[in-house]
Amino acid sequence: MEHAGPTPRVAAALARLRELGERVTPARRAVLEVVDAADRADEHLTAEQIGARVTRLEPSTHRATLYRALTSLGSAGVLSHIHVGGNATVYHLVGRGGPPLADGPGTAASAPVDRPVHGHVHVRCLSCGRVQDAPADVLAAAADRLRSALGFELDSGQVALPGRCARCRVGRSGSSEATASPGS
Amino acid sequence: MEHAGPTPRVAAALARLRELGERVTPARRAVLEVVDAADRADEHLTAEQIGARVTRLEPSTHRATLYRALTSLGSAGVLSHIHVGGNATVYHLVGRGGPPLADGPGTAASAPVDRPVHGHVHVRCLSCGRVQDAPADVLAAAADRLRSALGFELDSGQVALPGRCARCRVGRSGSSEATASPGS
DNA sequence: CTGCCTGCAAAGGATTTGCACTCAT
DNA sequence: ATGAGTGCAAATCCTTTGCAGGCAG
Repeated sequence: MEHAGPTPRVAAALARLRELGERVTPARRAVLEVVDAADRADEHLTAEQIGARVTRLEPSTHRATLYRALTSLGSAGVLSHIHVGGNATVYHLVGRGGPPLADGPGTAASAPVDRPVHGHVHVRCLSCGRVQDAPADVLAAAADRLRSALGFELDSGQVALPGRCARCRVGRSGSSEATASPGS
Repeated sequence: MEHAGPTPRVAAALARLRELGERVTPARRAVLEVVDAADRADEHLTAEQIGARVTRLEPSTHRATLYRALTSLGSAGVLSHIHVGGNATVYHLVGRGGPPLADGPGTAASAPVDRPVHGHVHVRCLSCGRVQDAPADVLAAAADRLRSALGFELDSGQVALPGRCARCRVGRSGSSEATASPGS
């Protein structure tokens, strides 16, 4: 029951492809739909996971095609990827405004966001492997500290911070197909 | 002129291996010495880099042996590794008390270390690929924020935050052998 | 039509494993 | 001596690349 029209985000991505002269093929469309669906579930998938789902939508899609699609969609600017610890890369559509976040309760005084860090941050659950978005400013204080202490200019946005997600902290190990790489 | 005795850290690591019934072989000793030397230079090396230097110390050492050594030294608890963005893993000896850090100049008020985060953090330069240690508390504020906003329990320690190191920000692209993976 | 994108297959780099042998203990 | 650790080579895993043909535009 999901063969209705493409979601607005997928439609936008397809439109953009067109503008750039890139072609809209079933493989690319499938990749976008799979990634969009995952995004909607607050998850980000690895090439392998995307491949599995794409194959389900478009059985004829070959591995190589998947990688090439991920690459072209990436340079087309409709898809973005981040490297998560443990040798895996996850993808997500670009253009997510800001993650759903209200300022935390009384978490001490958060550093004054003098110069907001660009891009958004990602966090990855060590239990289920799920990767979610986090507010871009969570690293503002860290950025200041690193700059003053080490002279290091933080450029977050390509890695995911490890930890335990709310879902997994509750009880069940959640996840139904995550590639979770718990151990080392 | 560097064939004096092993540094205390290497000696300690070797001693620990013994305690655990693990054997001390030239390959393992070489790996420890190479990693220790790098640590002393505030750098962390990849398996490939370690391999290159180990081969220089112990020419007979085979690739497979290197990986097995890294693995056993890891489970022996004398070596630790972290995944840096871009599919690379760097190693360092365990047991470093706290990174050499003085409070920076006048870069606004550094976050008061209310509840120190365990383990230490790593930062990786996108220009030269160098990985350095950073004070463990740089992520304290981020941890609080993630907990209150997403219910996510941060567990830093396995990934390196990307950015530009002081050395590279100065001028020259520094580095003489780093595996730096600049681009995406 | 024209050429971008796809499928297939084989290449490539990084890490791992089976096996017999050597050396640390 | 005795088996953990090693060297070598082949096997795996994941991703990329060369080609010829098919479909989008």
